Order: sequence, then C-alpha cells, then structure tokens
Amino acid sequence: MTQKKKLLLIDGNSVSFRAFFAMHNVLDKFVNGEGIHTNALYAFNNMLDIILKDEKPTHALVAFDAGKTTFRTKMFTEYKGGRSKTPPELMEQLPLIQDMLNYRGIKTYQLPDYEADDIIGTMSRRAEKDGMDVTIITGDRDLTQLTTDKVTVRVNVKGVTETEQYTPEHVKEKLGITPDQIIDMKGLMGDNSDHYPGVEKVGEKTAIKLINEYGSVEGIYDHVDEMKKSKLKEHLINDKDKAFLSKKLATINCESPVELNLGDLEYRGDNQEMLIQFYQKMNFESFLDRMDIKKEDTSKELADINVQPLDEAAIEKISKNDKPQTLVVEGFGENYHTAPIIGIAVSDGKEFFGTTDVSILENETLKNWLADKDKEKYLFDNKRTIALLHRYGCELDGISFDMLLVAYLLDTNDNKQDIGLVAKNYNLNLPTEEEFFGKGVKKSVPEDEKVLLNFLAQEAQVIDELKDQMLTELKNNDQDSLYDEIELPLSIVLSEMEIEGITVEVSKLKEMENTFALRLSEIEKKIYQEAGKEFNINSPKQLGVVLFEDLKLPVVKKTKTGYSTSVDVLEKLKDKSPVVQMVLDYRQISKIQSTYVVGLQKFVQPDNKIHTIYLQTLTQTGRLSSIEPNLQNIPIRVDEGKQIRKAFVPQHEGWEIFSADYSQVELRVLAHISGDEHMQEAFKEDYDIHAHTAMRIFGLNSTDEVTPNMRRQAKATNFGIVYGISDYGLSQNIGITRKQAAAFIDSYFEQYPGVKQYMDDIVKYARENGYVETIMHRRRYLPDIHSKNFNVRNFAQRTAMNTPIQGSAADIIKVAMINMQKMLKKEKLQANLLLQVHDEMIFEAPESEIETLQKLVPSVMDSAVKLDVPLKVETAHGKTWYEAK
DNA sequence: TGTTTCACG
DNA sequence: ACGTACGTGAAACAT
Repeated sequence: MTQKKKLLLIDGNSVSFRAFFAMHNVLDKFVNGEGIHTNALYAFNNMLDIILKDEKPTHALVAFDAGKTTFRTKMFTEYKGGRSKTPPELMEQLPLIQDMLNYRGIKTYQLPDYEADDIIGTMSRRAEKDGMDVTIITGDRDLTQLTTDKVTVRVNVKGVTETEQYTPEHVKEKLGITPDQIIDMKGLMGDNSDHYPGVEKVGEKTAIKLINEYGSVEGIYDHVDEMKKSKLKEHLINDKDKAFLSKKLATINCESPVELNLGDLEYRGDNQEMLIQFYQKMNFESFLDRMDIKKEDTSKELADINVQPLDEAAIEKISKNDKPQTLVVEGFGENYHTAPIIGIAVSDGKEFFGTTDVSILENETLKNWLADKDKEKYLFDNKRTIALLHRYGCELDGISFDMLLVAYLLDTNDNKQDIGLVAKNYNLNLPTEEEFFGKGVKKSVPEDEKVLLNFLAQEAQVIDELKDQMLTELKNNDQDSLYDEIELPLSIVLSEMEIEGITVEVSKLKEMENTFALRLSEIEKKIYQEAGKEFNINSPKQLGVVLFEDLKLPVVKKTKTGYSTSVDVLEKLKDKSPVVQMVLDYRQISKIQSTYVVGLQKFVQPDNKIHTIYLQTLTQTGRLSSIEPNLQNIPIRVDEGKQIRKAFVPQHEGWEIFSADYSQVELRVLAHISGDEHMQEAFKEDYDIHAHTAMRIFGLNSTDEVTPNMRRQAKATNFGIVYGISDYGLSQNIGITRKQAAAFIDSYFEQYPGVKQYMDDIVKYARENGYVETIMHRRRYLPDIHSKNFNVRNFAQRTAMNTPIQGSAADIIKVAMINMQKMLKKEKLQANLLLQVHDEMIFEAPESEIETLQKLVPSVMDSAVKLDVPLKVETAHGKTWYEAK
C-alpha cells in the first residue's frame, strides 16, 4: 500500500512575523557573526522541526507575499493601508528564511499581484482534488475559511511552537458558522488590521447572528427589506457596497495563476551539506547538534555469511594459515565463569568457519593453535574468551587486537560492553547480544544453528573490518602504548586472577549469619517498642513516617519521594530520640547481613572459591570495577563489618594472605602532575602529608603544633582537592561553616600555588580540547564542560580536575599488576595475585614466601612508573584477609 | 525499573 | 543566585 500523500502549506509571511515577535525579547542575543539578526530564523526553524515531525508531509510549500500591490489593492486602494512598517531586523531575515527553507528541502513561492493566502488556497484546492490531505500553518485566523474534511488549518497561538487545529467541526464549534461563511462574516464586520470596513456597528456577534438567519451576505440583502425597522437595518442598507466589497477582499482566491504542479512540491528532506553551512553561518549550535543524531541512521546492514563447518579439515587450514585470524567464542549466560560455550567461529576475513559442537575444543591441533603465541588473533573481549576457554581445558595466546579494549580507550563515554553497540557506532548494523538472544525470560539460543553461526561469523567480520580504523584512531590519540603495554596485558592478568578466585570459608559466614540474625531481631524488638508499632525498618518510607510523623522529629532533609533517612540525617537526630541510634545500629547490621554475610555465600562455587568478574572497560576514569560479587567493597571501616574478612582465607594450609597498598597515591599523583613544590617536598621528605597540610594552612611553624582536629580537617581538605573542591562540600564533610571552608581552600591554594595552577589549567585544557588525559594518555571526553547549565558545567569542571588524578593512579597500579605477575613467574614463586582494590593488591602465598614478598612487592609497585615524587607501599599479612591489614 | 541507602577506594 | 564533593555495585523497597 502506498503512503497517503499529505501536503504541508505554510503562510511564510505570517509565520515569520509570529516567529520574530515570539523571540523579540532575545533579539539582541540572536545575532550572527555578520551582525544579522537570527531570532525569527531560529524560531521558524524550531516550529518547522515540530511540524515536520508531527505531520510527516510528503509534499510541502511555503508561500510568501510578493509585494505591496495586489489585485486587492486595485479593488480597494486602502487595503492593508496604515500598517506599521516591517521592522528592519525582520526584513533582513526574510530572504534568509527562504534560503533556509530551501536547504531544508522545502519549496518557497511568491506570485506578483497575489498574497500568500491565495497561493495557499489555490494549492490546497488542487491537492484536495488530487486526493491529498492538506495541513496549513499560519498565524492568521482568516485562513480557516479554507478548512474542509481534507484540509486542516493550524493557527499559531502563543508564539510559534503551539498551534490551534481548525477542522470544519472546530470552526462550527468556535464560531457557530461553517468555514465558507467566514468570508460573509468578514464582509459584514470588516477587518481592522487589513484596514477594510464592514457594515457600521456590526461586529463578530451580530455578523454571526445574521449569517445564521440568512446564510450569507447575499441572503441578508435578498431579505433586508423584510426586516423590521431598526438601526441595524439602516446600517445594512447604507453600507451594502462596503459589505460586498469587504466580502470580496476577504475571499481567498483559490484559482490564482500559480505556476506550480503538485509534483514540484515533493518534500525531499534536508540538504545536509548546505544546511550545515547555513547553520554554521547563523551560529545555530543546537540545530547542528540535532543533525549529527540523524546522520547515524545510515548504518550498513550486514549480509548473511556462508559459514563452513569448523571440523578437522578446517582446523588444519586454520593452523596452517599464517595470516592473523579472528576468533569468536560465544558463551550463553550472564556470568562467563559458569556460562556454557554455545558456539565458536574463526575467520581470516575471507573464509568463515563455525561450529556449535564444543567437543571440537578437544582437538589437539585446535588447542595448539589457540595457545600458540605466534599465531596472531583478533577478538572482542580477551578476558572473557580466556575464561570461557579455560573451563574447556584450552589456553589462549597470541591476541593482538581486542576490539572491546580499543573501543573503551577511544571513548569511555558510550557503553561499549557489547560488540553490537561498538559496531553500530561505526555504522555497521550488527545486533547486540540482547537483540540477538532476547532478554529476560525470552532469552534463548536460536533453534536454527545456522542463524547462530551466521551471527558469530558476522561478529568476526565486524572485528576484522573495523580493526585497522580503530587502531589508527588509537595511534592518532597517542594511546597505542596504553593499549599494547597496559590494557591488553592486563586483560590476561585479570583473567588469571578471576580464574584463580579467592577461597571463602562458608562455615565462618554461616556462623556470622546466626549471630547477626539474633542481634537484628533484638534491635528490631526494641525499635518496635520505642515506636509503639511494628513496621518495616528497611523501608525508608515507613521509617520516615515513624520518625517524622509519629515521633515528630524535625525534618532535616527531603528526597524526591519523601523524608530522607540517611546516615547524616540520623546522626543529627541521635540525641532527640533513642530510636535513632537503634535504627542506625539496625541499618549497619542489616547491611552487613544482607549484602555480605548472606550475599557472598551465593557466589561461593563448588571449589570453595569466589570468582569475581572485573569490568575492565566500564569506569570513566580507568579504574576497574568488580561484580558478581563486588569484592572491592568488602567492609573494613567498622569492626562488625570487617569480621567478614575473616572468611577470606588462603586456599592451602600453611599459606597466608598478603596485601600491599600504595599510600596516598592520588595525592602523590597530584604532587607530580601539578608540579607544586611544597607538596612535592612533603612527599620527598616523607612527611605526614595531612599534618604537613595542616601546618601550612593553619600557619604553624612545625607539625608538632598540629592538633588531631587540625589534621582531620586538613585531611578532608586534601580529599576535597582531589575531588575538585567546593566550599559547600568541604563544609558539609567536616561540619564547619561554608565561610570557614572557603577560607581553608583559599589558604590551601596560597600554600600550594602549583595545585591552584593545575586546577585552572586542566579546566582550560578540557574546554579547549574537549577531554582530559592521564599520565598514560587515557582519555575522558567532557562534552558537558560547555554546558549552559550551571550545575552540569560545574560537575564537568570537577571531573576535569579529578579524572587525571584518579585515572593516573589507576594507570600506575595496572602497570604494577602486570609487572608483579611477570615477577612472580620469573622468580618461580607460588604466590597468587588474587584481588585488586584500586590502590592495593591482595595475594595468597606460602608462609615461606612472605619474607620475599615483603621486599619484592613494594619494589615492583613503587617502580611501576617514575614520578617526580616517590611512591610509597605498605604491606601486611596474616592467616585471613582480616589479619592482613 | 527507579529510588534510596550504604559498602569500598 | 544557582546546589555541590570523585569513582564504583548491590540490596531492599516502591511503583
């Protein structure tokens, strides 16, 4: 079925006027580089976007008035007389509006001696005859006379973005007459703005009454003699000529000699190239932004691929092929440590081999090829592939291109966890895992093996096809060594850590579960007693009612949905009611119980180990994150929670847990990249950095004069600096006034002028380049740095300050992990690297190796990168993770 | 599915 | 005058 044709007709002059006055208040702000005003252009275009989206016309025309004299002025010289002149700021925009419309693929037209109305009337009648639907956009109500079953008139109200829709029914409802009676109404009442008269003392109400009685102007005068004597009758008789003339003037000429065919009006859409140029000339940033989104729609569909069976003959071919080949190993399930492999594909870019028979992984030739470091391979997600193959007894080596890692390094902003998403970014339309397998209960492997293998082959094809382009981008960004020397080797290290896993004593967790359950029910009882009723303490909503309505405690803070009951609020209410402390205690225990004691047990595998998954390509700063479960947020600050760590033990009798952490890496990184002399000195001399800061900002002569409270405040200030400080944030954190906090910060910047300089420079750098970088050239793009929104922009500025610091620290420990793993192998130590928690590494090792590690680990860690200040490493060890700290 | 809260660096 | 610390993941509740 062919699409129903629809013609969009716009009254160019009246809409331009509307547009101009709609944005008249910002007239001075809308001036382009050449000094031309652009407000009407902007508003017109905005309206156009809305209308085009709404109406989806197949044909379009914008009609303009040709000049001052028309057939109407010949009939009545004063027609449209006495009108004030078009403002010059609008005059200069009118020709540009026509240009813009043409670039948007819309025809414009004007006809000497005729008005825009007549062109619109004529074309709408022609279109109607052709069976088209018509929509007319205008600021002038008179055009509603054109309304029919097929013709809708949308009249701008309140500016240009909103319209009132006139159908014949709507006209009837509003005026009580039919559309074609509007000209009779105008004839009787005249028109002030078009400056033609009607019958004396007849306005809209009287006109409509008369029309309802007699049908038309003609009808009225056919019966005027029968009317009973009245002033109205006198006026009608006196002004008969005027009435007929005015009706003529009001009548739109629907048979104007318009030299256009409907075919000429076909709407073809934007002329991208010209439009971009035009928008640039007009400084229309927001319209330019909108265009980029449209461009992405040109993605290329992938053809079906002829996939040959991956059998012994194919394996022979693959293993003898010296060219790099792309490997796809597909697992089915959320967690690849347990997911089965459902298919394997290999391709050299020309031939595609695939199978769903995983027993092929027992083939020795294939095994050897996979493990051969000299057989170069490409893939998407090295770590995942290594882990999957490992469970099937295969090793993997020789990976030179991991598309996932490269995509992440090129731009951390978009979600790059899925090959389909990366492909789409490069205009290749490969389905995402979710699109292909479905989600939720519908998630399933396609029944037809061919469908699955085709998908795997397409994945291989995409990897192969995008490799060169992506590696070139990487090199252009100066990120090739970040990839070659850090992220790619790290993916192997991480796979080893995940596969090794950390041993957990479930019995210990069970024991804690009972203890905490008992304590929880005790506190629960007390809270119910105190509150006078039973309720769900875990529900912030119910708790809010109890605290702030039943107990009438003062409301400190509100959230979107109601009262806030978070720790900082409860802390302030502690002495107001004994129930508050109980709630705090309950919350703490309940958190430990649900998330850790109970939560962790669910992840312990039959080997008594937990195998977390590190997300290497998620964070915006370059840090890792850990999921299923998260082993990077195991409690340590309060002892009840820290007890959890007693369940983390070495896998062998006679072994210990060994941990090593960087001390104040982030501040050391700041000292390095800011080049601040005073801060560098503090680290070179190995002073207590927070005490040193306290001494400086409180103007003391020696660190001996620093009180514990001063040190605490200085420490918070140091943190604040790393996070991209604000006086308010600091004041909230250490409980001082905003003014005091501001004074701290001023004093800090005075004492560490290099830090101040860095903060200013990095924000400027972000503004000029659109991104910031770490010491290893890891990038984070910050488009929000140009935001007009105060909050959004400030957030981007703080991010600009923080990311190079947090990100460089992440770079450093990543290098250390790679070097450490190498060193353990080289020294033939049995020790295993198990976990990474941002600035620390956790190992298990035989007691006999602890002494070696105490020297070796710090030496590897502090020599990972060379900074202008030394790195410092602290170690600890013990029978459990609890004791290794 | 989104919100709130809280565990970590 | 604006409303704030940076980076994460998971559980529970409410919708």
